[in-house]
Amino acid sequence: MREFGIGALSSRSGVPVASIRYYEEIGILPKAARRNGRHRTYDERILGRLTFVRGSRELGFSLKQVRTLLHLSEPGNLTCTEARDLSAAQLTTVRKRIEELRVIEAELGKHLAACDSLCGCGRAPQCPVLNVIDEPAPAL
Amino acid sequence: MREFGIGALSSRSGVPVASIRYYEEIGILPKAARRNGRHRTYDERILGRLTFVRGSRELGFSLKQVRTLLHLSEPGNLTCTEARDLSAAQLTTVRKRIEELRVIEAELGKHLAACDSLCGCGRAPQCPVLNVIDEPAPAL
DNA sequence: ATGCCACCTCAAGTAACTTGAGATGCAAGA
DNA sequence: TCTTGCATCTCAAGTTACTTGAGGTGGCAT
Repeated sequence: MREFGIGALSSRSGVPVASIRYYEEIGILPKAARRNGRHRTYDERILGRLTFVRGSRELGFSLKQVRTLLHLSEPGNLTCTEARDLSAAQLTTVRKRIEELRVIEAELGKHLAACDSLCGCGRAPQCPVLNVIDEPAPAL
Repeated sequence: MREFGIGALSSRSGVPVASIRYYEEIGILPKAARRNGRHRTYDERILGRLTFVRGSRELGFSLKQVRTLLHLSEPGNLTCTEARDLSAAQLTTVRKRIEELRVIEAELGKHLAACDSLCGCGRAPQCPVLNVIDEPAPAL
């Protein structure tokens, strides 16, 4: 199997070198073999695991959740139900966050529109952006 | 003016006690006066500032940005344009984040649907949730 | 031989708080 | 009066997920 260094792994996976080392340190990735006792060496197999980690992170899973997912995906711990539940929970979280951001978006848009039409001023006391933020925040 | 303690300020503002102390420590809030040289004492005026901070944080501004906003809102530094620009930038950020989350939402939903219809298995190799995550992540 | 880049380790910094330990003030009930 | 208990205090460390920096080595190309 062809081997390669951490730089190649980084560019092939899109994960920064420092993050790869960090993942190894906290046990998300196994301890890498060393060439000459110093440089980390990898083969193709690591790529799958690292890509899985990256994909999960981009889906919004925490590293703790990723750990669970990795565990579940190992042969022997094959309870897909748990993975499904994790994903369902994640979907709920994501949807809630989207709703929150929509509220924020609307608020900001409103303030900006008000600012552009009423203000154009250079004076804070009349500036809707500053004043409206200063209201009791809506319950999220 | 009626005075009250940090607990009352916390419940009236919805900001945890520890966070209020933290804000004071990093200069977002001024050093509070002390009753008996120990207990922090506040009056109504602090409520506005703290509510402003909370509102800004809920709009997604970082504490660094909040600092700027607070500075801009003080009499004398009245350049509403800068506040407007900050808000516009923030709106852009928020919209981008919503888009990212929509992609994630769609992905997760797809995986779950596939899992429910095809899987119901108890086997990881066939589980779409685990397998599909393992694809190269889409560019966000 | 000499650059130079990729790689190494270890420590500290980042954001925005939260948590915990151990001490003290103050007010109400027995 | 004593005691119990809560609110408060300070200071330190923990959290998440990395990033940044300093100072040093390996190996290849010129």
